[in-house]
Amino acid sequence: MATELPKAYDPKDAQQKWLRVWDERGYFHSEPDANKKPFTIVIPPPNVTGALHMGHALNNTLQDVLIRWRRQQGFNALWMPGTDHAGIATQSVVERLIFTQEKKTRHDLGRDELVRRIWEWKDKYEARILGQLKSIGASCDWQRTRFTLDPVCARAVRETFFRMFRDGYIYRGKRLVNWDAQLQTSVADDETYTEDTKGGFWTFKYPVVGVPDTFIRFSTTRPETMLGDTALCVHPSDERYKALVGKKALQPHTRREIPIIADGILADPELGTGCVKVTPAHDPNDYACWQRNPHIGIINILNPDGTINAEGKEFAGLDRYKAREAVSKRMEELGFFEGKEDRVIPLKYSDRSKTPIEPYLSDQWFVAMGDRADGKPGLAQLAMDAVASGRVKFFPERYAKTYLDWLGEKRDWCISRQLWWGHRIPVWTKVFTPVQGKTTVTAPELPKQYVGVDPGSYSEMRHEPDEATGGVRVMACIAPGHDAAEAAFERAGFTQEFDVLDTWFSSALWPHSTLGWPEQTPELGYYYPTSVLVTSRDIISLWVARMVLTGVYNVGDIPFHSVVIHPQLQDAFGERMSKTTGNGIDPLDIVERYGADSLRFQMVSIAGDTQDSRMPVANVCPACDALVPIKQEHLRGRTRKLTCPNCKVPFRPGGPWTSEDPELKTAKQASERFDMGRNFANKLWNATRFLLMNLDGYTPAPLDAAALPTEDRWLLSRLATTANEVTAALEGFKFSEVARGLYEFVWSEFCDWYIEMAKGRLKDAAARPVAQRVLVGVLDGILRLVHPVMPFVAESLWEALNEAAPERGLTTTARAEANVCVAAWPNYPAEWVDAGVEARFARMQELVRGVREVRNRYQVDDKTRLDVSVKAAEPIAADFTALAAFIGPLAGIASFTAAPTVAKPKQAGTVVRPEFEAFVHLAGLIDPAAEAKRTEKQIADKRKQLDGVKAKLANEKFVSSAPAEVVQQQRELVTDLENQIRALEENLKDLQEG
RNA sequence: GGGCGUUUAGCUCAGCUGGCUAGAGUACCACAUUGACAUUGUGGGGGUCACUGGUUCAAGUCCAGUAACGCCCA
Repeated sequence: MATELPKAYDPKDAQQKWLRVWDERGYFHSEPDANKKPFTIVIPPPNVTGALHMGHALNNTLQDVLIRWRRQQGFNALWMPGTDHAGIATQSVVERLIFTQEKKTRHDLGRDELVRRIWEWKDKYEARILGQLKSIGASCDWQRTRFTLDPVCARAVRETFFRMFRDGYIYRGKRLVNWDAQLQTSVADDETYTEDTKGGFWTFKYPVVGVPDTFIRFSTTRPETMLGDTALCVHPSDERYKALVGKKALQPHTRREIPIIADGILADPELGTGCVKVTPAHDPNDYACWQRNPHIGIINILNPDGTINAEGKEFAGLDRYKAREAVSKRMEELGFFEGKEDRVIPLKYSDRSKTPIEPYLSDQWFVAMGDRADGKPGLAQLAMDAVASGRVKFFPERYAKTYLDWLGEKRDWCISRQLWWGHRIPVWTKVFTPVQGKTTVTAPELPKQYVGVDPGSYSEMRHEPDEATGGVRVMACIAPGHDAAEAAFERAGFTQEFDVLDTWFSSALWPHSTLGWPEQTPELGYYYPTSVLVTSRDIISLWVARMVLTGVYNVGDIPFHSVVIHPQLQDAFGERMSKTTGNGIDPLDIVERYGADSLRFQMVSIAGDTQDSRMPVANVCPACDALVPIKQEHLRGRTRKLTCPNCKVPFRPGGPWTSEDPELKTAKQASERFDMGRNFANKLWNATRFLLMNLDGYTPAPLDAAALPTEDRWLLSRLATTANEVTAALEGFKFSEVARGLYEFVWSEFCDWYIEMAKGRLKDAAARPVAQRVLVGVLDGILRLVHPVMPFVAESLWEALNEAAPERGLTTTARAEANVCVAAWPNYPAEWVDAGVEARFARMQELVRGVREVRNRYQVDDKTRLDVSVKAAEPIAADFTALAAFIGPLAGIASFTAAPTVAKPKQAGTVVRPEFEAFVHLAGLIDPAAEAKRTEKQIADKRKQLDGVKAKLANEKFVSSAPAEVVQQQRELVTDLENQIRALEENLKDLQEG
């Protein structure tokens, strides 16, 4: 006899054991193999800024479910893992840490030292992240782990940049960017947030030049930008200003004369004075206005650190906020100040430094996305075609629109970041200033002979006028692997760009860079295009679109066939989960408290096709382990102390704390939602435990499905249906249906009914062998089906089953695979699905439930056996009689009879159903008055329903237009209801007489 | 401002191409503890399917509008 399983499933042991075994046996490693079909997923590389949160747990669980399922189906499954360097996010985290610990800035440390420190950070968090992934069971091919800054990825980045530069897709230009004056870098739109902030709304006037005593009034929230005004703007149809358009106004601080222009897009005659100042270098709308009216000019007034530059004349050197006061004060002194009101203004902040963003004109590098005149394809169009043609499919489909809408704007992609952590832009530059006697430097003077290296190692040189010196800026991009060329250029006085590339530039290459591109590796040939990408909708434009674009551009093929967009996790208040809000849960806390299987089950259950999924979060009292629900006022560190309602001990709720509290323990976080998965794993565990305790004498033998008794055929029908449904759900990425289907079958059908029925058969020597074989064969199938979602518990039970019944099967038997992790995915015969058997079984369930209901209603002890007689038409009565051996124990029945001519006993609880009438003999137990009242209510309900159905059938239109089977169904319902009402009325009469 | 989505039991969600007497889990109530499982079993109560119109023999489901909420883009 097999060793008995412990009473409860212990996830910790299972997790430790199977992680080791899977690794030792190399199940997750994949090599190209022409004899097998590949199934490939590249992980959305988590960034090394911090540990993984629940959103990652969701994302990675879904990928693992797909990978494990396909691996079982016999695909050569590769899940490529790795992490992302996340330029600005990681650098700012490390910079902040260094500043708090050592009071040093990056400038104190220098570029090399800062980068070294960030690598240290990366090593630490990469290890932590990979550890987290492993602990939730992610079956990645760990030997292939990549990092977006490692040499393989770096090579791909350089190669891509080189090609795009060479082909003229990459250019350098001035743009208005979101400037973070604290970090002194531009930040992307998605790295900013907007917050309502107290500010002012000033009104000033400028004198109109050449028209005495005439002024033009305007308002602003940022008076300091007046220093950079290059125009005043009114609406062309605004009568008040018609006479002034074309004239000039005086900018008093700088004594510049600026034009008064008409622009219907910028100025709104209904708003304020109808006139606006135009500061193209410091406001996006004004910038757009300048592009429409380039003659007004553009003046930058800020230094990179947020102080006013020389354009601000006497205000130069002042911080922008000091300048705001000084500039306003001067206007007041000049008599040009008209008033100020306090106002709350939506202000853009940098997510990294939490300081206000300045729109700022600076030199940046761009990838051109638009269509081209030279016949080369526009990059945005390449990516749009891939989806529009259906080569790349989105699940759910609607997200294709998000993708296409965004790409359709074809906006150029700003790829430079003023950071030290990242891929440095591989462009070498030298500014040639005019030599004496000459005022310009021209292209032919660019000395290629300066650089005595292979001409193929660098791009054609570009030259652009250099504003600052009046000379020429010469630029060349050097291809990867040409250190000699780099050295030669540097000897010739060229320097490499200091900026680094946007992180998304390297993650855009992920599906092919991780496979070794630009080398034509066997991996690239075999695994590319990959099969599925699983991600969330917030990075469809930032990441998905760019992967498609670079994949088609670099490799000439799409990066993946399917894009699965899963929901985003929110807390109970509809807020997105995050560490900084304090409503995020650490997946490791869940693994520890509920087990990885539970975590995974819940993540799969949540993943339907809606956009968001709410998960109420609770604090775990550190003293008594009670769950204390999080309230909104606990978020964002607003509550420092909570008292546990259970044990009255105070604690600090989980949140974005940066250090320990000396007096209060900080709560971990959890959610009751995970109970379901934990209970489910335990249920499966105990079902197996029961089975193993009853396997004495088990002998494997093939079963003849058609010859099996009803209960077995019912189970096989349900098993085959479940397997079909689960497989179809996985194929369509309908994860929540996978979870529901498995749960329903295992718990409500296999455990609640089949195992209960098997208990009697296992005691009957004649019936025992077949019951054992069916139990073993079905459990085998269940474990295979459950494995992708709950691999640890499945593997543990598989091992136990292998020990007790190594050879097993349903229609054929064979020795089972060593691990369920590599066990074949089930595919049962279609003819097992048997609607007739399921209907008969459902009728029996109805009878059993009816008897139980009567028992409960009269609170008859479970141990008390009841006598039950059933009145039903012949075939049905015979069916019940055949199943009597099960009905008895299931419903706690002493004597059971079923026949068309059953007499109604006095004092019985009755169960009236369309196809039968059951009498539960309760002489002395029932309360006739109460039973009569209940029966009256039932009669009333049925009559009401009957009236409804009759009315429907009386409607000529219904009978003529509804499908025949619907009409027929309603007619049968009338008969059923009438029969039931008649039966109930007879019962009522008896009760009243009794 | 544009787009996408959500609104069904106290809570979290199913309900697919209209045919229900609207489901599950959880919470709640009652009963049950020596043979798989209290991480359990059995049964029960609980819903004007956000609102207003429309299409249809028939609307939770389709259409239009309104409201609230969430996300993305500007």
